[in-house]
Amino acid sequence: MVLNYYTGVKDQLATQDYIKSIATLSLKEGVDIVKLKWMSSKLNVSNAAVSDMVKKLVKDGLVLNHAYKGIELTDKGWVLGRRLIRHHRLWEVFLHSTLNVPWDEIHDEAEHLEHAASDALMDRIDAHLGFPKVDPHGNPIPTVSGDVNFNQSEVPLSNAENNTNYHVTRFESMDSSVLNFLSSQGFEIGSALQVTQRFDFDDSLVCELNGSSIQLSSRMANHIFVVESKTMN
Amino acid sequence: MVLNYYTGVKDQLATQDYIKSIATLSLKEGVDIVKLKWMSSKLNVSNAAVSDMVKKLVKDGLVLNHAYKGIELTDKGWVLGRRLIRHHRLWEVFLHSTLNVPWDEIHDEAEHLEHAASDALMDRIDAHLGFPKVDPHGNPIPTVSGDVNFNQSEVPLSNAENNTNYHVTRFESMDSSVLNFLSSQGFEIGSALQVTQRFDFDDSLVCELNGSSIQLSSRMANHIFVVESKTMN
DNA sequence: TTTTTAAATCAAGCTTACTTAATCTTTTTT
DNA sequence: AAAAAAGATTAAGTAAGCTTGATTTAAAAA
Repeated sequence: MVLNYYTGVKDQLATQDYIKSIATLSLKEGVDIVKLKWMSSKLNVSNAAVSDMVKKLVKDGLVLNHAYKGIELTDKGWVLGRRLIRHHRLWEVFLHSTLNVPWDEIHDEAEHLEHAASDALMDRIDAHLGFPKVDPHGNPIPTVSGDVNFNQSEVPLSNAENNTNYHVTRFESMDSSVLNFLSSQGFEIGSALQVTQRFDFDDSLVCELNGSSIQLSSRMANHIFVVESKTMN
Repeated sequence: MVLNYYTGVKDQLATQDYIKSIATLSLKEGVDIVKLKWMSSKLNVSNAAVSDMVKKLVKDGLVLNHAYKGIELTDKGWVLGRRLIRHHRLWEVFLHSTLNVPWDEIHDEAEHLEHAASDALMDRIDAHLGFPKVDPHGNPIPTVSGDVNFNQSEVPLSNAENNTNYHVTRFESMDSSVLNFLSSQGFEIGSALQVTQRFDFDDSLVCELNGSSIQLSSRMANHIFVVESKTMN
């Protein structure tokens, strides 16, 4: 609420949150079209509010509405969306590596900062950090020109083969309590592990990490991404 | 617009800007009671908007309204006000010393960041910076407990004695173009100078700084603060 | 002291981004 | 294929923070 504060910033902030949510959901689910229901759940507002806002975003040329089917970002929408994801993830790196903010607190703090900094400032922070490729959760940081480089060979832990060496590359959209738990179990980006057992009963699995066995639910295993280790296999 | 975004954040941001403005004006003018007109000018809104908002701030226990005379922060209002000033000035130091953002750009950038960071984060930044006492313009940074330590012996340059050694301690509430100009003339915090001439004609003065003579208007000289140098006098 | 001017307040109205409730449309289940 | 459930849309209404214009009060000038 500063800047051109009284000429539409509330509005701009809402727009930003909606666009970033669409972009995030789209990348995470691997689809172009995002359901309004996903949005209302993520943003904690009513379906009606999303439906209303979508009209505005369409008018602004940021979104396409496929009536009753879902919404899709336009090219212009993607530019904004990737910019916001970039800001968010750069702040996460900064908070973690420069200020030592605990791993599970950085997301919420970055959520606020991402709206407050100019592009120029984010570029300075980027340089200050040595142009990191991923954030502390392993998520790729879009470049200024908007490229997002996912690690092509990464797979969810749930798809990893038994008794094969992997290491962790990414923790996908987890809330702070889960991150905190994983952290306490020794999970970090780069942690080496093997899947040793799987249970058809509930699709859970057991993995070996730092010499101890840890059981993970199917859902957890779906959100931990790994790549096969080249060495020592 | 994140966090409890949809439960009153617009509101909170407006409140913050109003409270910080009252605190800043009160400190700068050296008075307890602030005119609504000053507020409307500073915030670029109508008098009616300020009058409206004052009602709300009174209801929240942050402000006292002396009808038609002006407004005054309560103790609770001062706590919030000093906190916001602290955040703002800490961001300024951070932007300047850690990220090398030019002197004349830091104010506007900090204006946005000050609303986005938690107290805990600001404390981390404070520690990271080595607990600075003043911001890059020489303004004192309130402590966590809210003390503001102005340099008691500083005087506006307009009150300095001729042909006496002083050094700059503070540049008071100047916009970026003025700061930019002063910077280009060699003015910094700590710069040594002497007043060599005064003109009754327009109350301007000439000072000697780094071997060159610079003329300053009365208004400029009122906003540059100096202390007499102990050494070499 | 009276008049003039400046500032504060009140009144009415606007926009944004929400809400709930009712109504469609699509998808899923039987 | 029909019925039920879930999701999207519309309609009506709310609160915050602004606007302009009219009115009241205080301060400054005559």
